[in-house]
Amino acid sequence: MKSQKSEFAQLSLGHGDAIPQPDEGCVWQLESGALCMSHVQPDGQSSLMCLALPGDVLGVERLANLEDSVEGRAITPATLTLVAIEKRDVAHVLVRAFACARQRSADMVALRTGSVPDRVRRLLLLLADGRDGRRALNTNALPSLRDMAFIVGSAHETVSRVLGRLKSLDLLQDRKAQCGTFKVQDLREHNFRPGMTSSSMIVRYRAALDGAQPVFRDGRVFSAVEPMAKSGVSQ
Amino acid sequence: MKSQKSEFAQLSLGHGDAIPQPDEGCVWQLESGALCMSHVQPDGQSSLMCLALPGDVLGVERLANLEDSVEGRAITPATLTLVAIEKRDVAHVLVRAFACARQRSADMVALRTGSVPDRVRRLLLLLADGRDGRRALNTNALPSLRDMAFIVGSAHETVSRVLGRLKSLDLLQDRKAQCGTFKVQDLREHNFRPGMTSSSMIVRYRAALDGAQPVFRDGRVFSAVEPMAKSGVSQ
DNA sequence: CGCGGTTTTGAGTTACATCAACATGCGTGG
DNA sequence: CCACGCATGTTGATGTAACTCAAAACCGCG
Repeated sequence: MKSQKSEFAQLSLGHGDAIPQPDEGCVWQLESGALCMSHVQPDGQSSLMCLALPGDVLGVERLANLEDSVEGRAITPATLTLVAIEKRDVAHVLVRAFACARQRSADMVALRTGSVPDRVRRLLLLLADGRDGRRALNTNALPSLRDMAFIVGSAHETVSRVLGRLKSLDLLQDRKAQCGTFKVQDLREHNFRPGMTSSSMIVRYRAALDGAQPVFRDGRVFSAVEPMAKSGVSQ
Repeated sequence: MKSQKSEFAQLSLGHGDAIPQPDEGCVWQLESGALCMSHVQPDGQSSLMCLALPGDVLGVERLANLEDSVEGRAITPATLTLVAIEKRDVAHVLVRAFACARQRSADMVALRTGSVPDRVRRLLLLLADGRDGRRALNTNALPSLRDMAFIVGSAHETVSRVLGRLKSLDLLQDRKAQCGTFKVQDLREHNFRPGMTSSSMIVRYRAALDGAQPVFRDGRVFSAVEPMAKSGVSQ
């Protein structure tokens, strides 16, 4: 959009940092990283609303004179720039914010749809894709397991198991505390099989019953992925 | 808002009807009922985005020159009025639509959070509450089980069991095909117990193991509700 | 080193999906 | 009028994905 920057005010957020109110007549533009946006109810309860991804405009409430209280927390290291909005451009920014809100709403629903492995996959792809060539994960930073679990609405142990499976499938590399790089294209194309989320003992036990082949525990024969199957955001 | 109605164009939608594009320079205002709004991707896939509830403004895309394609389907009988927007009021409407989109986004996340009984409860309350004194369920119309299941992301059989339990608890009366009235206040205050979603046989079986009391099957002794417990939208 | 936070892994349990059968109501057409 | 689909809702039986609880490994950090 053609909103010009007044001063190149930059802001860096670390894991878990909250985003401050922008200056009067300004908005934030997210350059990299990802935030969790929550709606704070009048009674103090805050409920998850959506994610914010690179390219999104944040802090429009003040500009629009909404007393709506929204709070944002970084789930990966993030950088923002402060953008001053001319009076006559406010409408433009609003339109953009509106379109963004809708998109993010659909994103959230997709992140709460289907099996947990699918949801985690969608989250990772969402973080990796970005728009305008900007990606949330251009470094190898990932959200914490708890944050991811919170977003997709599951238990963090389950997310751990999913990532573990991804790692054993070599779709995810260099897994560390809040880091890891994964192969975007492979992740997008592969289809998940059920059974990724239980304790591995159970998987092996079942396999034994079936007289099947999965070794697993380092042998990584058990495949959580099958070459061709239906999947996707369909519901 | 101070947008004045040009002609009192009214529109009634039945179960499943799609909302048409508003006239040029106009928007729809939802007066009663509820719709499901979906985002249609360029590749033809349509994914659930949010609900539309009474008071919401619909069809802002054209006004804002967004080529964003959004489609709405009525999940209960709904009535809309066509509202003409003056050029100078466009910004106002946008602000309102933006705030609404955020709220609905948070709603959707809440509808995908927690146990299925909780989610169904939230859905019913959302439909019953409305804003500005307008409620989606002022008649006794309810969405179909399939629509409710789609919204909360579960199987329609499960929703059926939940409603059955609500009925047996006398929180829901006059259950028929797409109808039913329920006691809003009671529903809001009561807390659900787990175990509402399985076949009743299992419930009775478990109860028998525990040497407990539930008769259930007409005796309605088994209580899916306990007087005091934590619950709510917390996560 | 000990200490909080994150992640991993295991074992057991359960809420829910799935599959299947059946009931009910509504419209259409013979 | 009944027969017939077709959509909606109900109910049962069963399997399993994912949760819970618990314990341990790992990792920076003061």
